[in-house]
Amino acid sequence: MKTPAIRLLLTDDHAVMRAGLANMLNTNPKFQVVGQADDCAATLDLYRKCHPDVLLLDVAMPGVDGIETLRQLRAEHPDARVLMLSSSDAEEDIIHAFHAGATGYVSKSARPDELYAAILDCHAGKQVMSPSIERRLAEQSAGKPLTPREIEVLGLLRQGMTNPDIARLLGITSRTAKAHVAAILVKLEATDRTEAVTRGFEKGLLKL
Amino acid sequence: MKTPAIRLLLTDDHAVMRAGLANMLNTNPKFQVVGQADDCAATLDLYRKCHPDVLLLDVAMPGVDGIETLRQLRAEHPDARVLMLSSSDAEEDIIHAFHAGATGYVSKSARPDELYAAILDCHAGKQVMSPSIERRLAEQSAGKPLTPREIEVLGLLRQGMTNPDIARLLGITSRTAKAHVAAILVKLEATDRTEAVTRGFEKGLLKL
DNA sequence: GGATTCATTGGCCAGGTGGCCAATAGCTTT
DNA sequence: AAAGCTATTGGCCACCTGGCCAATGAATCC
Repeated sequence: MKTPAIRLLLTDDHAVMRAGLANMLNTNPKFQVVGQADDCAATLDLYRKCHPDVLLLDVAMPGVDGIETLRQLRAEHPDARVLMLSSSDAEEDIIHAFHAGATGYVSKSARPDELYAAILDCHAGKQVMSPSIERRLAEQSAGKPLTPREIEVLGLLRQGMTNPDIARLLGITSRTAKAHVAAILVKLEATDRTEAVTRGFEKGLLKL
Repeated sequence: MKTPAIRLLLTDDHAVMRAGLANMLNTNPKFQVVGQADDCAATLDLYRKCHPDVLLLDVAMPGVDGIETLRQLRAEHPDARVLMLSSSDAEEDIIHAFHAGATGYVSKSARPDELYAAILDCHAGKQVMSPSIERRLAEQSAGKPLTPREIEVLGLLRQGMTNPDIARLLGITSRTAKAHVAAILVKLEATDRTEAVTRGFEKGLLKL
């Protein structure tokens, strides 16, 4: 071939997925997997050693997740090409990924040829999304985003805290806690705090 | 080799995972992938046509999930060998899987050789779990299980319903609804309905 | 047939909840 | 400097919540 293979680094906490991906990509002469990592530290480490053309990075990982890994990598290598791989397709993850500097975002439900195309586009520096992702983003986008404080409060709601509890923990009045909760309810279109937590999980604002 | 390859059917809604797995398994002479499916219907259909030795079945799928697929398959083929593949590792899924007749359960975080071993054991009819799964089950088992009615109520709590709402919907008194909620709180060790929903998500009782 | 579990219902009460009103101070963007 | 957003706080009120008490019929298990 005239062009050398695109050198890839894979990061995914699922060994089966990693091995499968590596096998699949290596059988395609356009690609060459030069490294595999299963967490943030290993990714940064291998990236320095291998200098891959493109990093395939899983969004969901225990410990330091893919988004944060991306952020750290980008601080070190501002022009790295990073294609995010996701199984969840939660809109929040997608938005955060691009915010953190992702070059592309592909769902694991994508067909292999969609993945190949995405890698090529990503290598060329194009912002790419798999069609399935684009659809999902279009059909029901974010609504109003929560402020950092509200996300913090949502995390406390999740733990079953009452307004007075939250107030104590944040060093504010229960009135204020109430105001935050009220804002959350409006933005997530929930009727009460319990539904708000549900929507939080559904939208990817809350994890696990 | 003296023994013929074990014939495998793969079911996973993630095309990337399917293709990767197929590639990986086919390079091992012990295995031969004879079919791939991405949902329940395709699985049942292909199973009838291929009669694989072992079915590798993903737990989490949109629409009809892996557990239900397993249930339906088992009704038709009581002696099928089915190895469940999971990314979530939620204890509920594991319990339900074995209840529905799974032969084995392996995490996608397992190393490829663990997967190979699991397939072999599964083919031999042994109940197998990947070590990582066993650990997870041991360290923090189910607590008290919810009754069907309680699970139903939990699903309504998730939608932000009040006790009177639930009562109306189920045709019971709000006193009774309250009693169910109280039982849920005790069993999930939650202080209120909001935390109960969180625990529901964490334990795999609630999906999405 | 007796034990167990499940689903059901009742009363009482202190405390938390969410809706509605309006206001101020700090920060960033323009 | 004006506009806009964020975080903060206040009062009032009908309603919902969870804890504690106890009881009954039905189905299932041993």
